[in-house]
Amino acid sequence: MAEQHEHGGQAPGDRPVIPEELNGPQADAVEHVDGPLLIFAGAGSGKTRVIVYRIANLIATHRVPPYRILAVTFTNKAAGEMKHRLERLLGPDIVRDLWVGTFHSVCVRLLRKHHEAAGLDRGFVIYDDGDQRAVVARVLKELDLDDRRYPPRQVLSRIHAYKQEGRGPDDVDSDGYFDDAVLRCYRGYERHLKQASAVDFDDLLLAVLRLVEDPESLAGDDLRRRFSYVLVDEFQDVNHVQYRLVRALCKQHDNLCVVGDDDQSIYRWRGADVRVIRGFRRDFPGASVIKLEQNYRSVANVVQAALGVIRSAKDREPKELWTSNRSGDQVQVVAADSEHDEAAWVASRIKELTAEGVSPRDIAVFYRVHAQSRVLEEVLRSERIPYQIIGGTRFFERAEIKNLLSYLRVVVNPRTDVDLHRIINVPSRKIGSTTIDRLIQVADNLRVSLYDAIEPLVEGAIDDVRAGGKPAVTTQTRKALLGFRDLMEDLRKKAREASPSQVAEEVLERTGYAKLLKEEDNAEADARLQNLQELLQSILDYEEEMKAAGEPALLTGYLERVSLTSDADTLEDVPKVAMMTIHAAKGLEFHAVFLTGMEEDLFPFRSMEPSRGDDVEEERRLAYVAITRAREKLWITHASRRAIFGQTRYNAPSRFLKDMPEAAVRGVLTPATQMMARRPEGSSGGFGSFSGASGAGRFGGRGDRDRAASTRFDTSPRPAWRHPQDSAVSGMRDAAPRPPPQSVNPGERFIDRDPDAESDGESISLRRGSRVRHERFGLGTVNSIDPGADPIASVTFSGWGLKRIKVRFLKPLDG
DNA sequence: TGCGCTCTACGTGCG
DNA sequence: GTAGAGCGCA
Repeated sequence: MAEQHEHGGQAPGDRPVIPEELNGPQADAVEHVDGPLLIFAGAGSGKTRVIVYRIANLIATHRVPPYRILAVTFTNKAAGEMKHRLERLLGPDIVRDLWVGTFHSVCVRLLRKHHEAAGLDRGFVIYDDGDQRAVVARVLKELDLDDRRYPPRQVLSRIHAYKQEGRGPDDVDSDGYFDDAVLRCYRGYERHLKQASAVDFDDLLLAVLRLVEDPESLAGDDLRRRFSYVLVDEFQDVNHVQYRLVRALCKQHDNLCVVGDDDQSIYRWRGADVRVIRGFRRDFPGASVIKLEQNYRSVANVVQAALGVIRSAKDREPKELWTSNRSGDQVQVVAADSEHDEAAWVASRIKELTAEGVSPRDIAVFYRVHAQSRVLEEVLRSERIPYQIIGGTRFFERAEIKNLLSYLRVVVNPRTDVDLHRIINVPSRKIGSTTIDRLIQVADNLRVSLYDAIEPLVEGAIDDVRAGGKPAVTTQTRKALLGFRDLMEDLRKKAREASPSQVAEEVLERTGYAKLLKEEDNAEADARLQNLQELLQSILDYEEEMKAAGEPALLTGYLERVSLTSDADTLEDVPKVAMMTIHAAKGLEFHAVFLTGMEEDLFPFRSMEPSRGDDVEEERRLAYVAITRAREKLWITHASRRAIFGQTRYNAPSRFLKDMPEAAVRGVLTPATQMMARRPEGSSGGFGSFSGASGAGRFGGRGDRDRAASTRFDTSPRPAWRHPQDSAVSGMRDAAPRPPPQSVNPGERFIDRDPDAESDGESISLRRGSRVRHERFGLGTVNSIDPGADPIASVTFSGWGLKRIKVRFLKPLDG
């Protein structure tokens, strides 16, 4: 019972029974169906199971029509999982009528019904983060604001913050010059989106909220009556708009059930407000509260370690996670010497695990920031451990994919400026930045979209665009612009009668994009073509799916789906080790977990700007989330030095380690730190050289690369992370963070000339066209070589594209 | 106009 | 380490 939550509950016929193995509070949560209900569900307490049975119970026992039930989840994946489990209990016919989805997908679905009432075009597009930033950049330019003083990212996050409080540009009091500029940007941003017939993710919710809260609106009336039971999962992560939305949707009946855990609130930076769950009882004075505190997931040592971390958190809802599971292995806290050493350690433990018969799919590696993944990935790859990375650069963010999607979006909605801007000169049609700038000026002057500005620009009617009597554009440019417009008009015509996949193929053909890539005939272009093929396939899959559901396959529908799919949804159920940030790990569980980079400044993470003071609290909860993902085995690693973001840092082990109870934890040294611990003070040498003031040099760290195959060894019984400065373990000082001895003059760039490194001799034999192998990227072809003390080659790798790699990391291939 | 080089800044990321 | 922006040159 410890691991699998979903054994019981085979429903006899269409009538699911409440399975006996649900414990007291769980059964209460399932059976309590009238009035507001707040469920505090601790980590691993069988939450999903309770939600599923609760819904099944509503339908089977209380005969609630499925289409009257709304269940909101945090990710599509969670929604999918819930539907899947419900299908097993209730069958697909009933589940099809349920409303299960994320806030955004539910809102899009509702807006599709009521787009007119919401004042939206039928073909509205959804702008993602990149699109939004592009809009802000354009607005900054338009307002003649310096984008260094007003970084688009910051401006955008302010705009988001306003939106998540439900405030428009006119509801904000300006508080100083910066605010003033931000406000002007906000106005411009809203205007551009409206003009482009685009919405951002916040707008999806706000649009529905406005309808629901409008007592006059007929659409709002429909929405208010639509659902008789509303259930919200991960309630600790809702923001104010989401909360208002939920309250408005169930105002007429109060059958609102929310499930969450304030200890797992980790998205404050994104607008989530843990006070919402903490204040639920105040907002719903009649609410019942049920606490699920028994953890079924993890061995007791893991639960104890997690409790140690969360116990000292401030302002917690009082509750105590407990487990009757066996104590299991202790949590191992591993002191590594560097990030390479750490990665090697992780890889060798994974090898042991798989040798013991643990499936790679049941192993996960977590990190605080994506930047940590590179080294881990390199080692796993060289050790031939299969892995999948969740997040990072996603498929839909690759340039060629975005380009094709932008074409499709312009086909659906020519006013979407961000997309038009992206593709107007891809592939090159001699429409350069000068022309585009003019087009933007015309568009801004006339307050129309870029697409609608093409006509006036080529007509030269806009005299104030240019000085003097010269035509606004040359004949050539005029031809290019009109050619582009005609192309788009043809594609739009095609879209009226053809399927989405046919339109996509037509785009690739008519634009010459496919031909261009084929002619390039190198590995990079090849990879791009393959990606485009993959996108076409996903469109075909969509068409297939719609056909099966008996619905028309529309281009807008496909584009909408793409917009609403995210990283967290891409975890495949395949035998591969999963690598992800801790944020992406929320809601998941694994047999064995490696939590890496457990160092001060990295975890808890310290940002450049010394702004928000409460952040450590959220980091603490993040640590709690990470630890509670592990069922059986948990390794927590920290490195005494780490090269990240282009500099080397010396960080102390994380403060969170000290909060874990000693009995649940065991300190371990990697072979490298062990060696250093034995070495007498002063002769460590392993720290190599220091690059001085530039901080950009490499360390001699000769051992790092050779150490990849770290061997099994015995461990110190003493906790390696405790007070390293005065530890009784001899030589632990060396593992402690401190500046290394300097061996070159400050400011002088140190170049690693390790005699053992693959020799320069080979670089001479490399030339343009040489085939080479790289540990991480595999086979590639050399495009060019920059000579120098440490020559660098530009190499095209199949599937990875063009990379600049130091020649000594390349192995030449014969032939 | 477009390419290639240099400089910079770098969190986490639902949908 | 590296992607993306800015800038100078062909």
